[in-house]
Amino acid sequence: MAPSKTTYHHGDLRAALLQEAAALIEENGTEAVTMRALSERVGVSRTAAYRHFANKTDLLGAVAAEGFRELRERLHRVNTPSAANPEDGFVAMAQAYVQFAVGHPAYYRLMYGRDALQRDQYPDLHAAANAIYDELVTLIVTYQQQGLLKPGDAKPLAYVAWSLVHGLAALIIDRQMETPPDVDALAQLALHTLLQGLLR
Amino acid sequence: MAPSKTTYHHGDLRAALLQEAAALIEENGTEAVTMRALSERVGVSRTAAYRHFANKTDLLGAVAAEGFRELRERLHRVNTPSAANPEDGFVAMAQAYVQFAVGHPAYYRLMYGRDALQRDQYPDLHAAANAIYDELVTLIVTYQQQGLLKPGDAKPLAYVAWSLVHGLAALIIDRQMETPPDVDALAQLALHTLLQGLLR
DNA sequence: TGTACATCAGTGAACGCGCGTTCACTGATGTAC
DNA sequence: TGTACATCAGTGAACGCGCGTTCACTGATGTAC
Repeated sequence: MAPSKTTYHHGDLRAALLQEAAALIEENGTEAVTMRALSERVGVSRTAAYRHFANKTDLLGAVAAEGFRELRERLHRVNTPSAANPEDGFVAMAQAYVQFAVGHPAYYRLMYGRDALQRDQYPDLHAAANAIYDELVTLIVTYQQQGLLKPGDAKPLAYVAWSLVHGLAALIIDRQMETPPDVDALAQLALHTLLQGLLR
Repeated sequence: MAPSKTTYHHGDLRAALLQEAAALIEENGTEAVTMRALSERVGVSRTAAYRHFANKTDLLGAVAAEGFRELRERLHRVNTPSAANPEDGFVAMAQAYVQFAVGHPAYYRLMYGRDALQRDQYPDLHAAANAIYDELVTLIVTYQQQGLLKPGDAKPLAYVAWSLVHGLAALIIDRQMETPPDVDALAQLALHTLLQGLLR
């Protein structure tokens, strides 16, 4: 049981704020997150959040970092290089990636919406975002070591792969594509096409 | 000479608003566009803009549409399929695309930042965005007809290619990539890799 | 075990600001005769 | 060519709202003795 409701001290207000902010974002978009709406939702005074975050920007930065960690976890879970068919490994990652974005569009937009200067001021956010990239590099390097992928610098290739899945996710989310596509099939086609150039 | 300064009627206030809004976006980002700042910049009263746009959302929608038209024009200019080396055609398009985004990051973000429901209410914006996609389809179909590209449905392939360049542009703009990359080289690598799967 | 007290997490009233938009208006323009 | 008038593109004052954030405060908690 949460001891919170009756007690004066919340217990873990910080975590509650992050969680409800994420919920608010998914329900009504990031612009629906106001300190007032958020605190009301958590059941706390307007100013309580300032005990845990210097300001709203910091709070949203923490939410975004949380999102990157969640996404990375999902990628990591399917990051099981299969010697039998290397394409499967990439496709699984791509599908997990795009599914996350499609499942949490506003959240995904928030994660990628903060720009450079801000990011530099938030090392935690920066690290969380970078972990996504690392996950891709790892996959590529593994396949290269197994001789299933052309040798060479994995980093630029990881950027290319990342660009492809991010672009796919972004276009789908923002409905730039005419017909609601079969997300998994499109991810598979994209990776299949790309991998023709990567396979040994 | 512009007869504007001295006359009461502006001449072409609508065009001036769009132009200055774009300038404001590029200088300070979209959130710097307020009806007040914009009208002051154009040298007109706060409310004059409402003669030409129902509200701020409409105005920004028109700016975004203008951006898509400009981007499409640039793509069209380099859309000259070369039978000698089909890869060149794709690379040229990709580079033009990414250069536009890198050259006008805030503007590019605005163009892709509006989401679905809004887009449905703005057929002009929708059409302008779709023209980008059409440009890609055209290139693919041309190469297919020349027998330089595998035959097949060009539409999904166009989505894949679009995803790749859009993802590349977005990651670069939002500085998700560690080192400021050589944009043209990265675009070339990306397309080269992708095309291994597309070439006959 | 009981008390004193420093620390910490919350409260709630209020401030000031910038914004989009409205309203009744007025000056300029173009057209009909 | 000259005048009357409808129409259109601007003005400027004002409204109301929601927001992030501040401030002085108070209640709860944990620790030292």
